[in-house]
Amino acid sequence: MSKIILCVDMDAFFASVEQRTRPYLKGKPIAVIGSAKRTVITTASYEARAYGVKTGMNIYEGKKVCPQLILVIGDNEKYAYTCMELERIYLTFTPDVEVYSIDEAFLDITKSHHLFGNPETVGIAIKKAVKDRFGITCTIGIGPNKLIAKLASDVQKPDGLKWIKPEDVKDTIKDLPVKELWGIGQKISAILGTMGIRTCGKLGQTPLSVLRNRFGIIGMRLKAMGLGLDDSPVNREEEEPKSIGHSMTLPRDIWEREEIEAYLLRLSEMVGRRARKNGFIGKVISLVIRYPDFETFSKQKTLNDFTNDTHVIYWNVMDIINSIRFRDKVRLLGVSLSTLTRDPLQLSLFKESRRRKSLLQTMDRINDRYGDFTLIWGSYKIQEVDSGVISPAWRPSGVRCVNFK
DNA sequence: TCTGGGGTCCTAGGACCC
DNA sequence: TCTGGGGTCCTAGGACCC
Repeated sequence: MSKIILCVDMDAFFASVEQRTRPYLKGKPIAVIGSAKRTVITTASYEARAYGVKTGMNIYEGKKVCPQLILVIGDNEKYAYTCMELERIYLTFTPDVEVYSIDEAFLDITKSHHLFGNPETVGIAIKKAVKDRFGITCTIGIGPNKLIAKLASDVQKPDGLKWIKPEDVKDTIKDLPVKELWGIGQKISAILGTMGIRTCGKLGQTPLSVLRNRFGIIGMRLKAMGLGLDDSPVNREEEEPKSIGHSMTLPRDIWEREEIEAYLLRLSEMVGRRARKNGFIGKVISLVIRYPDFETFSKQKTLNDFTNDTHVIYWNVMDIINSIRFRDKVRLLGVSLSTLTRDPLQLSLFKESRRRKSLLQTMDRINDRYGDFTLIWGSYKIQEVDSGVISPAWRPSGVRCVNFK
């Protein structure tokens, strides 16, 4: 029996929430941005999109295509709260809910839809519940798997509902450009183009051996996608994280060593604290650097022991940075911790280490209570505290919750 | 006064070991 | 006085996603 999967995708999520909670923005072209100096448009309202405002544009580009564009600094807590409440709505229809990102979820209603009627009535009911509760719209795609459900929601946006039944999959995707498929981006579609493969229909007909030769293991997945097949499950449980990282584009390009170090300490602290909060320790530490010309590179180091100690992270980042010869000023810095495992939470036998652990816990508690960076080390030199970043990839809770509150 | 930040997965070369 | 070969770990980078 074929599965029935729903993809619920909020329409211009951040912008819609802002328009709803600040009524004077309703019906206006707005763009949600971060609070940092060098920021980018995260979400544009549909009124703004009509002018050509797109995600990823900087403020000047946005204003250029739409001079009356209203810029709104995003509010993470509002979106995270809404996302959690949305999940509660979904859970009244099925226990099989995967919160894929802050504005997108997959629901497996194979076993539950008959309680409400057919899959379409479930979709209609969810749309109504979301609208009644938050006054925002979403688009729901229904299909036999996540790939097709996602596609259905993409083509029907905004405020849409589309059910692609198993028997209609082939015809629906036959003439669709491969780029429309979830997982085929700029590069792969360009390569496929040079091979004469432009539509999903053509992709599905292409012999597996041809795709395998060109794309390796991805080739198998491409072939399946061309046929509209996808066997990935709807994951109820959040998967164990593989890495925890933070990066920031600096307010201005810098080369001053002290400033760079101060930013790196702060990033190390953000990483360490998130790891501790969620009970993870990691073994690999990476540093990411971007130059003003956007050349970006990373350098990593594998430790002998697992850690989530801010200072251990920071010292190793210092080690890495000391091995680099800078060819220019620095635009972005990033720190991440990977090869994660659960912290066994056992107290170390070494006194020194135990003391340090309890010190870190105390500091974390104070910061949790009074806000970030209240308690800082003496060497902390960054004055302006700017954690006003917003990212659609966040989750409202768990490790991928980046809200430090 | 251009171009965010959070991730995952895959590749490919080299080190190292048996 | 002819360079086997498998496996794992480490590293850097790139494609893709929201």
